[in-house]
Amino acid sequence: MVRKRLADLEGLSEREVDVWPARFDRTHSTREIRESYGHLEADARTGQTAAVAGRVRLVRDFGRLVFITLSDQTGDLQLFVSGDHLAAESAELLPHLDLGDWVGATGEVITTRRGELSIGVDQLTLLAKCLAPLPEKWKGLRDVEQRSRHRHLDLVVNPESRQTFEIRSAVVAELRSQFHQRGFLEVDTPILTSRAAGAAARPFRTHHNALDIELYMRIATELYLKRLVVGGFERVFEIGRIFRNEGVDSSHNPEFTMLESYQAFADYRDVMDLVEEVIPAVARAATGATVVGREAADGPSVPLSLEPPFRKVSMLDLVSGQMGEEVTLDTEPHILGEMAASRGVETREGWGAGRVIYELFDRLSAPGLWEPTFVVDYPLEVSPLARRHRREPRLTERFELFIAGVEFANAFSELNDPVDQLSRFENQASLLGADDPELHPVDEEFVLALAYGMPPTGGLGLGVDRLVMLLTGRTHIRDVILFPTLRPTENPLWKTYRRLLARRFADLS
RNA sequence: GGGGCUGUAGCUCAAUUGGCAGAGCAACGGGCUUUUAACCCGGAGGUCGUGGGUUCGAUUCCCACCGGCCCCA
Repeated sequence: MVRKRLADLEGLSEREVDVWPARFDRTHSTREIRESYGHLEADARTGQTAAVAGRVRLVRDFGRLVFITLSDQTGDLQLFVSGDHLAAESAELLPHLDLGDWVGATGEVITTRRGELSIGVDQLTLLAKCLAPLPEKWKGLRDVEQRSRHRHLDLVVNPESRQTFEIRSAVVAELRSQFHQRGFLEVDTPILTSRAAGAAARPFRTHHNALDIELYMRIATELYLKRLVVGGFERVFEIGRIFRNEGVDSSHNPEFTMLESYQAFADYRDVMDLVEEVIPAVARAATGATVVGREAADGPSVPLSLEPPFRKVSMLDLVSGQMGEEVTLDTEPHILGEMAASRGVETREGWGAGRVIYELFDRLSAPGLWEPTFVVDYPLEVSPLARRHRREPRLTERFELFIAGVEFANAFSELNDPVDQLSRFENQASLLGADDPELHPVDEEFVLALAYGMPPTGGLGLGVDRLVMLLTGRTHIRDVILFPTLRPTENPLWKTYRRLLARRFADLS
C-alpha cells in the first residue's frame, strides 16, 4: 500500500506536479464556510469562490463525480468534484487521491440537490501525501494504548480527543489569567535540582557531566517559591511539570502538571476563598458551565456542581462521623488501632493518633466526598510544611479540596518559623525511617531562607491534569496528557516503511 | 505486591469441544454524475504476541516470558 502510494507520488512528480508544495492560500476554514452559508436551500449557487484546505476523510466516488469529505481543525465540509468542471491538472490528481491526503480546494460555494453545503471544486491541489493508512473510519482507533502511543492518529480520527485537549488549553489559559488578574507574578523555578524536596515522593535522578554532580528532577515547586516570598515577591505562582518516580495508574503519570501559588499576608482561609473563585471561573471558561457530568463508579452520569460555597468540614469531624463515635487527638491509640483494624485499614507500630486518623480519613472518608469539599485541619505528623493550628498545635492550618472522591488541591498557612521547620524535617526521618526512599536530606538553603523571615503566607498546590479530567469527564489521566509515559515499543509498521522510504531516497540521489 | 481479563489482517472485531483462519472498513482491479459510514462486482492480504511443552496434528490445552486493560493493597 505504501509502495503504491509512493508510486502515485512519483507518477505525479514526473508530470511536474509539485507534490510537496510549501504553502497554500486558504480563504476560509470549513467553519467559516458553514457560518456564512449554512442557511442555503438545496441546489443553490452563490457565485462566491472560496479556497479551503484539510485532510481527505471520506471519498464517495461515482466515476465522473466524486464527493469528498474534507476535515480541518474547525470541522468538516463536502467537496463536490465533477469531472466536467475540474481544471485539467486537478483532473490528473483525482485518481491518485487517497484517504488521509492533505488537499486544498478552490471553487464556488454551493449546495447539492440533497442540500449539503459544498465547494464545487474547479482547482484541487495536493498539499501533502498520506503514505500510511489511517485507522478504520467507523470505529476509529479504540485501543487505549494505541491512542496514547500514536496520539497523532487519535487526534485525526477521534474528535472527542481533540476536544479534550482544546479544553485542557482553555483550562491552563484561564488558570494563568486568574492568577495574573490577582497580581500574582508568574515564575519558573528549577526542574533540575540538587535535592528533591517539598513533598514525600521518589525523584528521578540524573547526572550533570560538566559539574560532575547528581541532579534530581523536582517533585514539587514549593520550597523555591517560598524563597521568592522571602525575597519580597508577595504573590507568585508557577504552572509546571512535576516528576515523581512512581507507579502509573488511572490517576498518576510520572510527569504531571501542577499549579502552585503563594501569597504573603494570607492564611489558608484566604486560599479557600481563592480556590472557590478560581475553580468555577476555569470551569466556565473551559466548558461554558459550572456543572460537570461525572460517572459514579457503578452508575450513570451524575451532575456535579462546582458553584461555591464549597462544603467545609474538619478532618476530625469527618472521621468521627465515619466511625459513628467521636474521634479526637486524645482518643487512645489502641482504640484508634482497633477502629482501623476492624475496617481493614492497615496501621503501623509507633504511629501517633494523628497519623492513624489521617489514614482512616484517606482510606474511608475521602473516597466518598462527592460534592466539592474542603477538608480542613490536618494532623501535624502528615503536614511537615504547614503552620500549626492557632488553637490546637497538634493540628495544622491545612486543607485539601476533594471532588468526586479525588484530591484536587492541597493548601496551608505556610510554616514560616525556621526552628519549627527544622525540627519537622528532622522528625520526618524518624517517621519515614532512615532508609525510606521518600526521605530527603534537609534543604538547608530553604531553612536558612526562612531564617531571614518569610511573612505569613498562604500556599496552594492544584493538580491541573485532574482538573482537566473533571471538566472533560475523562476517568484516566492518560486521556488528558498528550503523550503519557509508556514503555517504548517498536511500531510494527516501521520495518516496512523504513525499507520503502529508504529505497525511494536512494532513487532520488 | 495480589486477583481477574486480554494480545488473531493496516483498523474494528469474530471463530475453533485440538483438524485448510473469517467478516466489515481500509488497500488493489472494474462499474457508476447527487452521495452523506454511497453502492455493486472481482481479486488479494495472516509468524493467530514470543519461546518451550503435550499431541499424529496446537491459533485452540499446559508452562514461561513480553506487552496491554481493570480491580484490590
